[in-house]
Amino acid sequence: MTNQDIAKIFYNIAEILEIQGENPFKIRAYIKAAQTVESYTKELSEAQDIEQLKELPGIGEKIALKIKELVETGKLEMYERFKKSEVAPLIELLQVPGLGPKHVKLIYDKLGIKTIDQLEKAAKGGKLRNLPGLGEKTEQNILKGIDQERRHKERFPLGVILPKAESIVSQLKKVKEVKDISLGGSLRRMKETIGDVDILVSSSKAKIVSDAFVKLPEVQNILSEGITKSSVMTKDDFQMDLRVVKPESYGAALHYFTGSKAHNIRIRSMGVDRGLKINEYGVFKGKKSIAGKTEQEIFKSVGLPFIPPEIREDWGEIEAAQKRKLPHLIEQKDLKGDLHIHSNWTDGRSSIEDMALAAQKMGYLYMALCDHSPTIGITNGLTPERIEKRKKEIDKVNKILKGFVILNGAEVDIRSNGKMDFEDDILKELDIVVAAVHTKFTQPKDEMTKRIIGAIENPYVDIIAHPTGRLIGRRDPYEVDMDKLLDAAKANHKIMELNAYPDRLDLNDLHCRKAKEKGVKIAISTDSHWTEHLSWIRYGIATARRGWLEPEDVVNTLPLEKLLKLFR
DNA sequence: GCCGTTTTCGGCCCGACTGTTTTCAGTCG
Repeated sequence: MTNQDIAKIFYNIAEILEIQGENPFKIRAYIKAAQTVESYTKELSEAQDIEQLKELPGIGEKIALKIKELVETGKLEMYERFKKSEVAPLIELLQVPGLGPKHVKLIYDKLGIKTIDQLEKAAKGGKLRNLPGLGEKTEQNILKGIDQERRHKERFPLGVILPKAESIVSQLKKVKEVKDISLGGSLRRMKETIGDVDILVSSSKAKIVSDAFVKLPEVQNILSEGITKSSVMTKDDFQMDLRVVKPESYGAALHYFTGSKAHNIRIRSMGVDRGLKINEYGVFKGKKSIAGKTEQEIFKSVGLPFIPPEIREDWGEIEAAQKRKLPHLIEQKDLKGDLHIHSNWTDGRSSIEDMALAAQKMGYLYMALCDHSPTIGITNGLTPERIEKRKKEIDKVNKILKGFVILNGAEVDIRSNGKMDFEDDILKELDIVVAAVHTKFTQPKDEMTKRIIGAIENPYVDIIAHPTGRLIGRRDPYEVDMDKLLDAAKANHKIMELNAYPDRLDLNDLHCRKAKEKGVKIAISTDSHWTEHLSWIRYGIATARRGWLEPEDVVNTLPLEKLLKLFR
């Protein structure tokens, strides 16, 4: 029973309670508990007692007992009973946008509808429009919602959405009535996947901006259109929401629309404690606005310094800010090199020289050339002979380059038995060895853990690449005991990679935070297979920031001499 | 169901838009 499993159960309970029309604050309590559990860096299954659990935010006596029951028995009696209840199947219907618990319950009570298919049939047959409080338009909207739900259940990877969203922002910037503009929501917080795009604008002419927004060429259809708030569906099938506020409210609105929801609720509660009302228009004492122009003002009004968007998750950032102990989050300019680069010697598209020149253009002082080992045949993996030849090429390019060094490295496959794909006598000749799993992802957890620890314990291995093997939205991470990997990395002074490839982001944010807590160093690397990929480092930096990493936690902030000392 | 430097009871963040109403409930973020 992982923390994610427990969180999922609490989310489901919250949804069932919603349909049952329970007290909204009780529902929120379950959601809050689920959020706490899923973001907690220690596994709850490791024997926590009730008192320890109650220390966690949003976990009280009753939920602590439920967690204990889940961890110890793998089941929750109350949840099992819930699942048998008449309304339990209805949570499927809540996934339809525009359809909430009240209408779900109504439609079930009056028409006995339990599934999305039944709902679709009823809506098409005009059976919904005569229910009290519903009409023809609602019926049409439900059909649209069903269509939308079916088309994209998945969230989009950050790397897919961010460039598109930035292009929209730059188009809107050209509208002269737009004073300030920013992305908001999970995109500004740089979450690894994005549900929809939030855009915030300050302007004194809201209507003109809203009109320009819904007329953008990317818009497929308009979901709602008001003076200050509009939503559209784009041709790429993601939802974009625009809010327009007056310049004096821009900071308040930006804070509000950046979220997370949990973070906002904490900030607003802190405002309430100080006799202040905080909303998207500003901070109010009675009717008088006392702040709102900038985000800094909002934080200041509740006695806090500015908190960077990436860590606004209510994962402890507010407590850290209160103690003036916020991390100095890493920035892209702190990086001195990229430690996982491919070339056309294996499956990369660019030559060694082109990769090096592009890396130098990024402002780096070094890069580690890590072409593949032989096992992965499809990549034209390096044989020992070709490693020799490649070394000569590296030496040649290094001579041409000024103020930049290519490290002679390899991305070496970790075989299923934990042995490396090159013999030690080859490994020891390399400047840097990055080890990774590329085969047999289905090994049981203890075998996979042992396999990777085998690599960590090899004296010539420096870095473990993409440690969980996941591909966002396409392949789940393989089963592995991350705590054990991190402990082994710590014991053997090995480095874990944060792979910045947009569909990997592996380690993820929570893993990074856990690694930091355990004192394990991280390498943020792009795994670039083409010069164009080097810029993906921004997604790695974003994820590192979400994981609270500071420059000293990341090895490729070091100058080359210090870095090399760290290896071996 | 959680929480507490006014509280162990009575609060719990706050507002926009839509559709169906005629002042508001439902949904969303």
